[in-house]
Amino acid sequence: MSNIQAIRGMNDILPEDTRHWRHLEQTVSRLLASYGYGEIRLPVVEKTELFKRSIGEVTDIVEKEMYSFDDRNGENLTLRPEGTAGCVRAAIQHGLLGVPQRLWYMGPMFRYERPQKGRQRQFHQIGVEAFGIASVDMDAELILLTARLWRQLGLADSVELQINSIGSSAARRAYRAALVDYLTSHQDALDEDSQRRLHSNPLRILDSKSPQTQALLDAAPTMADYLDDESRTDFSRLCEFLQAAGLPYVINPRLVRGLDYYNKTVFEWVTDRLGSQNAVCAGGRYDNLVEQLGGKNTPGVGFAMGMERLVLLMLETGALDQSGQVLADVYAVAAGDRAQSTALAAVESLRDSLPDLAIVQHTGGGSFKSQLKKADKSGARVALIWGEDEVSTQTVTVKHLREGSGQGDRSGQQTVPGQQLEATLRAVFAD
RNA sequence: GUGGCCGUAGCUCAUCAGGUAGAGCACUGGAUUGUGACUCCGGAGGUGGCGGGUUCGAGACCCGUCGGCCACCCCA
Repeated sequence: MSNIQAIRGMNDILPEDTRHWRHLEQTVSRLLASYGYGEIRLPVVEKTELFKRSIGEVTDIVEKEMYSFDDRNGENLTLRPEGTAGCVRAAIQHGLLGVPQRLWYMGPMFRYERPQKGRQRQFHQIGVEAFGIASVDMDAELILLTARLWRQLGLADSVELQINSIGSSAARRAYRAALVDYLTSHQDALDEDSQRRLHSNPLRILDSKSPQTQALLDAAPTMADYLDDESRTDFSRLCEFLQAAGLPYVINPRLVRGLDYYNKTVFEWVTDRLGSQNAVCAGGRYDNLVEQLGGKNTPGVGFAMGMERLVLLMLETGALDQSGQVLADVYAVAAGDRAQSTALAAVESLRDSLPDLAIVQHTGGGSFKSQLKKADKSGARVALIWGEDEVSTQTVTVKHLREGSGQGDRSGQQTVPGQQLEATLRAVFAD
């Protein structure tokens, strides 16, 4: 194929899908506004160093999934693989952290991975971050907010909330040692990937998909036993909050997150309807990240949701209207040169008086018949017709194209004086 | 990075022991010199992803490559 194609894993989103995306975006932004979150818009490119310092040097994302390149001045930059790092950077840089901050953002992220269902190289996330509040009621707020979002999107029955606490970094270190200890003594029973992770990232063995590894883990030490007191009480407090709010959840003691900066609360909303990519929204607390990136010690909690996955899930579960989309309410047709200029002017003034109607003016010529054909295809309820007769009598024909749009008009069309066009259309679209 | 399946018209897919392609939908013209949807008739549209090989001959077989899908890894 000699034609230039899009980069692998970077997809165009076509009009039939953008309407679904817009539905998601509008729902989310309204919801976040109602909770008092402010939108922040961040660059897509940051210094590579930012991601290395926040996500963690030895994570897969940093080791092999980043789109990095040298700028013309020799500086190494990276297309953001996630949003939190940039958000924290911006919050520090602009001095937003003196008071609690609730922020959200939306946009493309980039990871060099093999594309598959629900995963592409350029994907889109909506991220929400809350800074400056160390108590778990903040964690609860975020989780309740997401639950409300699923209800509004019609996804409440398709997702399940999993929560866990991974404790302080000291607790995690102690637990990691115990886990490595245990697994090392059973090394032969571990699958190949997990053996590798035993040295690189042992906590990730916990969510291995290998059945025998999972079986081995049944007898392994659990994170809960190693939690520091504060993490333990915070976690049970979180559970209380969720219970009080009537929000069902599952404690998944093997839930860990892939990014290094998390501590204490971690959570994930999962679904079984998207193939093997089961997480649609995930996040947790990151109380050390701000300081780690050079800011004043400031606690943080946040999450990100994958927009592709949410749209997919909504399509999958029938939560979206998939009927053919209608781009026009009214389609204007003109036969003859004189009629064309009359129609063009009339339609322009209609747009002044009826700004909420989508009026498509036929362009590109063609026979009268073919123009009407286009009118029908457009999905418009009515066609406006200007021909020789109409022009000479200063009228316009309003033709009803759909069942039930005729206001009891059996003939299917009526010719009205030009001045009455606006009123006629108002009546047609009154509902 | 690894593995499986797949790449034929704009879309969904056929065909055939290897003898250079067809349907439906969509598009378009007409039946109706100013009236859409239904119906009928006609038309356009493919160097069969790309490159190489086997063969008298390949869309069909082989190799490579690119792309797609799914899974592993990892993650939203």
